[in-house]
Amino acid sequence: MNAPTATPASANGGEHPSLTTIFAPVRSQTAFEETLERLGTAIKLGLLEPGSRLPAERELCGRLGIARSTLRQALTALVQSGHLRAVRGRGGGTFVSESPPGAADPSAELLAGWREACDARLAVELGVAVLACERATRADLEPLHELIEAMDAGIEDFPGYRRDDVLFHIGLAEATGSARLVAAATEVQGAMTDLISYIAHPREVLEWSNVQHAHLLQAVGAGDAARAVSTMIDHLAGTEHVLAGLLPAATSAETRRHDA
Amino acid sequence: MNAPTATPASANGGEHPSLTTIFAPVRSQTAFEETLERLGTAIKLGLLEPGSRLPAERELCGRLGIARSTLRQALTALVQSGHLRAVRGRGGGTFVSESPPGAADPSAELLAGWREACDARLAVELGVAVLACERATRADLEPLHELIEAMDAGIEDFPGYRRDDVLFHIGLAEATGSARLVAAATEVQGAMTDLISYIAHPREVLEWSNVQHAHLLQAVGAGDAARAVSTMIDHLAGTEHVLAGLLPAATSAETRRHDA
DNA sequence: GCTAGAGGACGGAGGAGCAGACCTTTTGGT
DNA sequence: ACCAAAAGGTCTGCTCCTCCGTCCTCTAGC
Repeated sequence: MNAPTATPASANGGEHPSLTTIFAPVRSQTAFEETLERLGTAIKLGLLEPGSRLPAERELCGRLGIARSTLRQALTALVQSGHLRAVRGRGGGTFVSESPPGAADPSAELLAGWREACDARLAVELGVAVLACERATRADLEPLHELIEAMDAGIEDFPGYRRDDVLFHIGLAEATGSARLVAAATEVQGAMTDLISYIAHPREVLEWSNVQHAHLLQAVGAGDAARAVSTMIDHLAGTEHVLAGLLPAATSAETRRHDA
Repeated sequence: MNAPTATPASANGGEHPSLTTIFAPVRSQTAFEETLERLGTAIKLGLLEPGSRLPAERELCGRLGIARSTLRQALTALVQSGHLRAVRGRGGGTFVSESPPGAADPSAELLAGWREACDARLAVELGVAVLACERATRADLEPLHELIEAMDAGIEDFPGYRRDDVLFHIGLAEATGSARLVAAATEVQGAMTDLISYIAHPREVLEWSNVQHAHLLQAVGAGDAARAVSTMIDHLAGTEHVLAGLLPAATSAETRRHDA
């Protein structure tokens, strides 16, 4: 009574592409790994400013929804890698190191998947751009103007510029009111930052980049989604072209070209 | 020697918003949960056609990178819920049920977070639209034309229409060559499908929706990113407006309006 | 000096996941 | 008619992650 219409389909090799996605490896990070990455990224991005203090362990583990011992694994690792400093005693705490260890070399996986990382960034930032046009309030955008000025002023100091750049993009994401997009924007910036720190940033490039920030903000302020989108695309393409020139065209997919 | 510049900052309550993201709960799904969701979604979306056979357990667990016992937990759950049928003996296997159990009521979390789900969909689909414009080949787009025809023909059969709709959007994602976007598109469709199945779909709406599909495909074929984006925004707004009318405006964030 | 508030260190309990062997049911081939 | 192959179904023991609770140690402020 079974003998279903069954599936000869195509013998495994020529499977429909969507199935390769469905059956792709399921890799669930451990709580420790995710915590380490979250905190590490936040530090590297400058979201946690050097010298600032993290919440006490007993409070933080509650917020993160993990056991204190698990949190401590991550903290200990970050202390050993020099990103954090632990100070004992009353009034002590865990502090972000003021002399960050130089950015690690981009990991092999990241280099191999840099195009995917850029693609993901494009998607997130476009969503942010459009939604910010609909939802951002003046109050949301004001601090972003200040960031643009700060970037203009600190154009010689690349780490500082980059930090403000990250804050700008994440700030725009916050203006959408979507927690998920904020998280995605943060993650995406984290993925890019190791790559970005390894490419040249001539003054003119940074200046132009910041002009684009201003254009973007103007478009968002005016609620002009079309302009925000095209500006964002250009803005992101800058990084991408540089990377494309430097890095091996890793995957097989991008030799494809549109033939129309 | 410590006594860092420390962080009075703002007493916890008025914390910078980005920190709430960083310190948000870290909830890593178990391998079992993720597998269950992946397979369940694929079935509900029709990516695994009714009657089709899954790879043998011993092969599938290898592909998913999990132990067979873990895989079986998920399979057993799906058998019990009626999504799958298990057939023993040589030539047997695990088959997608031909009489799917009616779509479950949208879960409470989904209803609460429907706007976030729509936001995520917007981001993913915009990224897909833009990248497809750059990268899609004629061969990628051909099957999508067929899907549009199929939707036109089957406009009276909503489940069928919806299935082709999903395949269209995922197919477009595949045309970008970005595995990550394909996965994201699949996930996003899965999140929407429960919601969508609970709203009305008058014939005219579906027809117009499919006209938008055609416009979209035309724009992508011409490599016209701006038009692809604006078409996609309109296309997605359709669903969103209907949902906004039906569902309580859950979160606090969306009472915000742009005051410019 | 004492106490409060911080990091630091164990140790045991529970559960998820893994690995591998084995059983049972069918079917296709010889 | 048989047997071997291919599938799902079962069981057991191990490992590692995570949790919880407890206690220790340091330090600043009163």
